[in-house]
Amino acid sequence: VMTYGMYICRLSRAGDVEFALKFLLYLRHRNQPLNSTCYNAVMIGFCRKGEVYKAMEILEEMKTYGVTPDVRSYSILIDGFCKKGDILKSRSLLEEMEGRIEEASEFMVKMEGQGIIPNLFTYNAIINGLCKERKSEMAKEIFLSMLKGGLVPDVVNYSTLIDGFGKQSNLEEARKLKESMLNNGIIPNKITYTSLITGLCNSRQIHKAWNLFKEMIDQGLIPDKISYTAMIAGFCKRGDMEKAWKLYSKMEENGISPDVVTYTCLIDGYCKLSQMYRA
RNA sequence: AUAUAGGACACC
Repeated sequence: VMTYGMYICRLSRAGDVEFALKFLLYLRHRNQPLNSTCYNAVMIGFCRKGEVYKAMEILEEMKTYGVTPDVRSYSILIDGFCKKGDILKSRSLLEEMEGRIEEASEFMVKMEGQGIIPNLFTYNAIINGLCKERKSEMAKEIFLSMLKGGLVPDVVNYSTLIDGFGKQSNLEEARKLKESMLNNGIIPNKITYTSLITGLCNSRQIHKAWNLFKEMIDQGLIPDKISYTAMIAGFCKRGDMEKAWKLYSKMEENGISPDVVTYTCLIDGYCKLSQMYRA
C-alpha cells in the first residue's frame, strides 16, 4: 500500500491527477488494499485544478469501497471549496462565495457527525477562505469558536488572520493579533512578518513596515525572497527608489536571489519615477 | 507517501 501510495502522491503532485486516479481505480479493480492516504492524494490533485466536485466524487467513491475518510480528506475538500472562487473566476463573486462557505461548513457538520474532529488545518481552511473573501471579522469569530472548542492555535492561524486584516487595511487589528499571539507564546515567523509588512505598505505606513522588517531580523529570522520583495515593493510604490535599490543590493549580498516579481516591482518603480520627472 | 498562512501586475 505504501509503495502504491507514494506513487499516487507523486503523480498527483506532478499534476497528473487523471493518471493518478486511473491508477487508483486500477488498483481497486485488482482488489489491492488502499487507504485514505491514496484517496486523499488524488482529491488534493483535483482540488488544485479547481475540480472540487470531482474530489467530492472521490470521497463518495472511497466510502463506497469501505475506506473511511479521515480528517485530512475533509480538510482537503473544505479548502478546495473555499478556494474554488480563486480558480473559477467566471461566476458572480459574492453568490459563489456564500455558496462555497456554506458548502464547506456543511462538511464540517458532517465530519463532526461522523466523529471526525476538525483540527487546525480544517479550521484554517475556513478562516483563510473567509479572509480572502474580505470577511476577516467573521474569520476571527470562527477562530474564537475554535479556541472555545479547546484547540490550541498555531502560527498559521494567526498569520492567516493577520494577513486578512492587513488586506482590509485594519492594521490595528493585525497589530493586536500579533500581540495576542506573543502573549500566547506563539512566535511570529517570516510569513507573519511579511503579511504585516505588506499590509502596512499598502496603507502607506512604510516606516512602520521597515521597522518590522528590522525587527524580524533582530528576532533572528532570515527574510526570504518574498519578504524582501514585499518590502522592496513598498518602497517602489512610494517612489523611494533609493531605499528600494539599497534593499535589493542587500538581498543579493545575503545570497537571496530575486525573481521576476522582484524585478517587476523595481522596473515599475523606476518607470513611474521617470514619468513623474516628465510631468 | 497525503491537507491550511506571506510578495508586483492582472482578475474581483
